[in-house]
Amino acid sequence: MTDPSLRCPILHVDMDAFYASVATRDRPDLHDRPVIVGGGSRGVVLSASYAARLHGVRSAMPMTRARRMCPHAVVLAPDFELLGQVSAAVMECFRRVTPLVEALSLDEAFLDVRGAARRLGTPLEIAEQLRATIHDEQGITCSVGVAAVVSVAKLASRRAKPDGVLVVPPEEITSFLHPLDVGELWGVGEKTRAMLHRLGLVTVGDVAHIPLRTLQRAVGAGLGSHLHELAWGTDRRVVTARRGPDEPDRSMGADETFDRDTDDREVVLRELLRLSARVTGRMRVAGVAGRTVTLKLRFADFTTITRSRTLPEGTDVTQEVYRTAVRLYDALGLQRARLRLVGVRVEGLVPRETVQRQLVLGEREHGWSEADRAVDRAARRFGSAAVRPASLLS
DNA sequence: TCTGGGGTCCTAGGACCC
DNA sequence: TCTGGGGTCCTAGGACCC
Repeated sequence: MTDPSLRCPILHVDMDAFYASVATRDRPDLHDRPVIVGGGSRGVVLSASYAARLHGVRSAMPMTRARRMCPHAVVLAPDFELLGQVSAAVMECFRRVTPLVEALSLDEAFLDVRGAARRLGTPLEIAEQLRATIHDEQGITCSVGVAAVVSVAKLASRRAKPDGVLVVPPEEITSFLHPLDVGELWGVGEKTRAMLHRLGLVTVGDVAHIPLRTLQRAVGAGLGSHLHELAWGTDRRVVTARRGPDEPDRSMGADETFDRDTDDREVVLRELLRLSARVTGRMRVAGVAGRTVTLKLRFADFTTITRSRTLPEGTDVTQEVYRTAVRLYDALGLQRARLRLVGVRVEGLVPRETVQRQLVLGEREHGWSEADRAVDRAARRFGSAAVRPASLLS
């Protein structure tokens, strides 16, 4: 019998309930219990065990609602250090199969196994080997979608969950895709789904069969042709092992939701300083600088605005980012507006050594830059909690 | 006590330059 | 007196992903 995966070199591997599985893998007492991994009082569900999902708990649901739905659930905080370690080990396991590994997040990746056939077998056999290895080495399960097209493999892994494999051969792509709700497509979220439904386009098949021009008039040229390709499983996206040291992130940012909404300028500025320090600290570790500073504010009614300013030169200096954020904040002239969240992001990142500091700024900024490096050194020796700007000492 | 925190990409208008 | 286009940069917002 021929293996249906023979013309399906793309694997999408997705850990099952990753955060919850990692949190409970050394806790046999919790294995069949509803477990929710999530943040603090105003947080959302990051991951729910399958026992918790039986009660309707889902990722991204407010924690308050999740607790109401499942009062006896065990609630755990995420351990990002551990999650990062498990993720790195899993990705390493993928790279033993092929160098063409594209990590999408901590817990999922595309693999192009075209070159591994001679060594390891068919894509389906490789998928099963990977699942067994990850289970043995990491004590967690995963699901794998196998297809000839990236976007189809992605949907197939979801259908395979939990702890399964689904192969969608080329001749079965349309019969697999077309009955699905349009909201299942990768890139179609709540808003686009609602818009398509309003147009009478409910299933992927509906989107596939509407004339491209009509679709483009309704949703725009770019999204229209993209949706058409997704609906026919003809997108040409390839698996690229990327984001090496030579390709930095495009932006870095940090934001924080207050425990309670605030209209106190002092509280806001203190938070902006802490966020600026966090972001620029990460930038210095990564060796990047950026020119555009963006301030993000979310008000009590959840409306969100951004204000940005592009500097003449890239920077990784805490005080420079902080001062820019404060200027943007003050320029808004808010009068007792209650803020729920503030954020700071630096965009347009480039390797730091490509930045030419202007001489005119050199004198003043040099001092702050030196201060940052001293803080970084101290943080490495004593931990980041030991070193912080004086105004953050309470 | 509804709604986190980290990102990416796209669109659209205005400024500015040629 | 009447109004071209193309390209790039900047800003703001929004959709989406995990």
